[in-house]
Amino acid sequence: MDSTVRPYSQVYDTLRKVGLRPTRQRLGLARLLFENGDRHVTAEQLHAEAAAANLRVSLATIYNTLNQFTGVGLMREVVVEPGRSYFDTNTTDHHHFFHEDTAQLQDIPGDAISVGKVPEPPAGTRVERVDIIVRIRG
Amino acid sequence: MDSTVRPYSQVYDTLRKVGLRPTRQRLGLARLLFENGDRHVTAEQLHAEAAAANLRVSLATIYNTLNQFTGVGLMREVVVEPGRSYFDTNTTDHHHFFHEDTAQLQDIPGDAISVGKVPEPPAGTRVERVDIIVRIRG
DNA sequence: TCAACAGATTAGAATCATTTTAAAGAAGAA
DNA sequence: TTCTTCTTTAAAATGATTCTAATCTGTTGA
Repeated sequence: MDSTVRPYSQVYDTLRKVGLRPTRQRLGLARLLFENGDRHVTAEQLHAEAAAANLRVSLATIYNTLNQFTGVGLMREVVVEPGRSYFDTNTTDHHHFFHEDTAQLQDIPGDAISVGKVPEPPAGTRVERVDIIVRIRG
Repeated sequence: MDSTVRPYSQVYDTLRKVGLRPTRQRLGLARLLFENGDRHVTAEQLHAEAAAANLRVSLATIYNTLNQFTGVGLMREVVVEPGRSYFDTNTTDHHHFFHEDTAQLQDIPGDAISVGKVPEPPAGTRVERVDIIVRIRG
């Protein structure tokens, strides 16, 4: 459990658990994503960050990896802007502030906001998820 | 006030009011959008619809027009899917169901849903708007 | 240990929605 | 009518994302 001695063991186990081969790229990206608290990243941002961390990963792999992590439930996709996708490492039930000026996402703690009345979904449908975006400006 | 005699007068006045020249294209699109109840359209959809109605408009103009209408407050943009924008003719305070299967948007009447606790925005920011998307499946 | 296979990565091309460009066309004022 | 300004348009450009086909790497079983 000593991360200075076995720095990759946690993300390694995580990847095994979800059935993704722990490759160099996935391990590196997983560390960037999951060992720095809750994060909201775009593909481009993560790509730049990987480069800065000396991790050589193609943009295609960044996209593959973000989609795979999202597919297995390690991340969530948040849609707030046309033409750009954000990925969130916090998969617990929560909502978001979106800073319109800086295009930054920020978690709203799960209990700081709630839906008053949940409306009845149309006949024959079920609610999959409720997303609340509070758009703010500086 | 007789729309069979002066079919364009309403949208004509609307365009004048917001300071947009009532051109053939804008008049035609405004009629499609505002004379058929509350609507949610993508640029492509509106383009197809215009063609079906024998209104010759380029896709660039569709985009220009939707953005202008949104800019002057005649419509609202709704972001629910990465890579596609929806425009809503209903500008009153309300939220949306999004059918994940069919990619259709549907209004939730303003009083059928509400935010319980509105969270305090981060220091130095103000709330611009709150968007709730209830994602549903068939 | 290592061969062999399935799965992963990659550069580059392709795609899709949207915006820009620059040229030609139409609306409004005088 | 004429001039000016705003619009429209086809076509090119852009930007994010996905696909393709070739190469590479983990994993497994002998």
